Amino acid sequence: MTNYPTNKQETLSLRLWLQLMKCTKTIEAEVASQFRRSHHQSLTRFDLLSQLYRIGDDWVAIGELASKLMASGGNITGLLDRMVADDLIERRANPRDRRSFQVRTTKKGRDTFKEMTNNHAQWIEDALNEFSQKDKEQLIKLLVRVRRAFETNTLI
Amino acid sequence: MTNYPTNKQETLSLRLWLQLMKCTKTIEAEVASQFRRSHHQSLTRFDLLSQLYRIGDDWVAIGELASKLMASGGNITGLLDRMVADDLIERRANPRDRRSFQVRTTKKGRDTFKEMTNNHAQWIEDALNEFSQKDKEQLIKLLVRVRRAFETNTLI
DNA sequence: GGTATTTATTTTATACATAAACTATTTACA
DNA sequence: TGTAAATAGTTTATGTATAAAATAAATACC
Repeated sequence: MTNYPTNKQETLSLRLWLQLMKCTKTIEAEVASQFRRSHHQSLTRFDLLSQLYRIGDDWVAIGELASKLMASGGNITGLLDRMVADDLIERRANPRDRRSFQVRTTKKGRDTFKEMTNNHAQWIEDALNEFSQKDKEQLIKLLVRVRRAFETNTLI
Repeated sequence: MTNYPTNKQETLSLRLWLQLMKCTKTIEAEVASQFRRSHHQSLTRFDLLSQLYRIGDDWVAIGELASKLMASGGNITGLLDRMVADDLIERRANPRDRRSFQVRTTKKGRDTFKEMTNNHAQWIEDALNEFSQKDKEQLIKLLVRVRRAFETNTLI
């Protein structure tokens, strides 16, 4: 979280970025701690399982997974090692390319993900139930625009 | 980033949370990489220096700093160790309480922070210049509300 | 004054993250 | 065909993060 000094020169853009970070960090800390307490799993692992769920029951190349998670190579290797050790994921050599490896969820991984998902959805729903549909839609729209602004900006 | 499966059952609240994470993660990755490239410093260190700047030139207790940064004790100890080694921060025993230690920025720390701040402000400004004042204000308002919703929610 | 509790911080063990160097393949193409 | 370049993933070194145990000092209270 970037706690930029709050003084008169602080622009609206900076305050926006500050609030964005504070907001995400608050929710993230809460969700991560719930996952730790209730499932002994991290938010990162949940994200990885989400991606695999999204892809389906197929084997997925490690590189593809890394790019979807915006994770570095070194990161994904270690993460998968630990998840394989915990029997959430299985890994095999790609039969068509000997440089490449593939992963998919195990039964235990799918079951864990299902439980995590249910709790997660409920937590978020409960916390945000005070917001009208209109507010949520507007916020989503603005957030997508902000992200696009940064994505295009960085290509320059 | 939580890439929650996008299917019909995905609620608006979940999509909101997903977009929030994606948006923050995108900007954070960009800003962090700019800091690394331009100053060989991390976003975390910038946040810590921001807090010290906000407090002023006084000595600050380590515990106070940790709570402002939402950082754990173990985290803050290591972070400060490395920053002391890089001469950004100085540390001393609290003269009034022998359990306690205090830190403040060095001249090099203040100079580094000043440079980082200028670049940072410019990056954010450039990326968000397409947004109207009204849009930014609205987004800030909504983000503060979301954060409050989670903060009060977690106290239950 | 002595003991229990609280407080402030560090240590330890582990997880998650990056960049850069490295290994082993595959692919491109002269 | 042979060699250069590209690609896939791991290893290494380091930084950032947590929880839980440990240390040490201050405070509370009988």
